[in-house]
Amino acid sequence: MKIRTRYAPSPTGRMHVGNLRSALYEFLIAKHEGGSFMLRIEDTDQERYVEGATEIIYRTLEKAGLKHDEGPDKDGGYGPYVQSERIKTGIYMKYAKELIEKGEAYYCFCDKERLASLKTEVVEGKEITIYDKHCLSLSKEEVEANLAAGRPFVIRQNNPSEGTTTFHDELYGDITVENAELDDMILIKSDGFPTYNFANVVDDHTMDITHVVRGNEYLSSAPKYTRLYEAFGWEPPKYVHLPLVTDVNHKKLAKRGGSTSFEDLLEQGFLTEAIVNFIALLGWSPESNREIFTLDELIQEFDYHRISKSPTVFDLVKLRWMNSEYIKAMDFDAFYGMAEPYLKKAITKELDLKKIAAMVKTRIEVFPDIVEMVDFFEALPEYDTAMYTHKKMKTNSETSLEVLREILPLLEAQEDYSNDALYATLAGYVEQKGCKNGYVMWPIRTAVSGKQTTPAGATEIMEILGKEESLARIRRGIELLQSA
RNA sequence: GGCUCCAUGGUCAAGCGGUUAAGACAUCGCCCUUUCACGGCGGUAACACUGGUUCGAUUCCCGUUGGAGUCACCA
Repeated sequence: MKIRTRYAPSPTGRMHVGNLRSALYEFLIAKHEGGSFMLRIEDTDQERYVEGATEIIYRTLEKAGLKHDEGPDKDGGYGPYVQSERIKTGIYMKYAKELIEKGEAYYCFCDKERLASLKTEVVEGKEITIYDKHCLSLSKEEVEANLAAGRPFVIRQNNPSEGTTTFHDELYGDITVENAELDDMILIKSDGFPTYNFANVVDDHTMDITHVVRGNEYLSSAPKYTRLYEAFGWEPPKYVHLPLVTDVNHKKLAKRGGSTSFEDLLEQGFLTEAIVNFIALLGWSPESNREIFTLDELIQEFDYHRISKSPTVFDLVKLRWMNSEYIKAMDFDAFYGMAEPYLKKAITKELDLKKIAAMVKTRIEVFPDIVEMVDFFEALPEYDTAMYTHKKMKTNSETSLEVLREILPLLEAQEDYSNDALYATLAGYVEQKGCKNGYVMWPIRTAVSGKQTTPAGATEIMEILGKEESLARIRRGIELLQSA
């Protein structure tokens, strides 16, 4: 049978990398086998709905290259694909009533106060409630009367209090729990909407989803879903619970706080290809040692049996490295297109930005790095003369002053300020002086940049700066060294 | 706290009874070099702890410890 997977987000904001990874794995599992990948919007919680969040989902999936075969915008015969629209078809209520008929569910009229009285206070301020099946004992007549009186109700799953329930996960194997541990969770809320727990099962089944792929925070509720499948007499799908993605403190990535949504990363200057590549490796590894993959290559390679079980720390440092790899591999024009805004942010003077871009291309990890790297072209920063001292170059304030003084007339006389010509001049000086290259290059580069590190050598910098500015900066260097 | 899951270097992670326990990021050192960077080379660094099973456990089983998740009319 053809594999069908689905990504079923709720429109509550930006997609963090954990969600995106779920979507990616769902996509890859389907595509690896030539199956289809579906998008379903889970908006049964009207209170949490965030305006524009659905658009973010579309935009993110599209940017990441995760094209869905079916979805709200692409009917594949299993629609509607938005739960709030599915509600209108009456499907959830119909199935809930079927369960009531079977004795697998029941009406519950308990109000908030009674529920609150069931709460048991436990550590960390967490309140735990186990419903006591109070309304299960209501007679058919009592239920009818309550319904007729218009009393608000919910529909609850009726779980057995004895025995065990076992389900199979493709990665975690068989997991068994005591039925007594299973709370009678709410299937239909008092507003008539289904809960996620119920809608999910009904939708996955009626939409012929073959592989339910989701984060393992759902592992503990999976037995209840299994009970639902059993109650309906439906064949459960294959489950693939994904290891958790955590922050550096090993805590589950929060939707709020932290800046690990896909869009945040984009804003921080990461490339979509690098992000996708990186999150593919968050909990999965290929057979080979390769790490750089295009999406198509991932489809080829992705075997979900190689997904690991232990949680994964989202390591921004390694993402930065991977991003730098992608930047280095970028076509120059494409790179320039993305780099230009940052170059212009740092430089307003008429300088050769393309040349500067080329310098910076192999040295940045994310685009915003550019600003700090090239701002010295715009204006010579304040700097400490201590920078002229470098033990490996065998330079210090005195030697630098001497070199700059001696080199100044040569540069003043020089007409050709191309990198090669400048280098030839300096090399000639070095030879005549009988010293190491760095002995003269270090002070010049320092004088001309005022920086400890630069994206290029002294002569390249002078070529871009031009004669006038280069000389001014060297004179300034001499001035500083003299007064020091 | 109950339940569930997880456990190889700082991080990701290979390994699926016998290995000098890969590789990547980070870190450190060296080389190269028109500084730094890039690049090249190399180093430091791990099987959480007990018992078992076995001729032999990182690998299988039990327990301990540690970590995480979950316990809503949220998804």
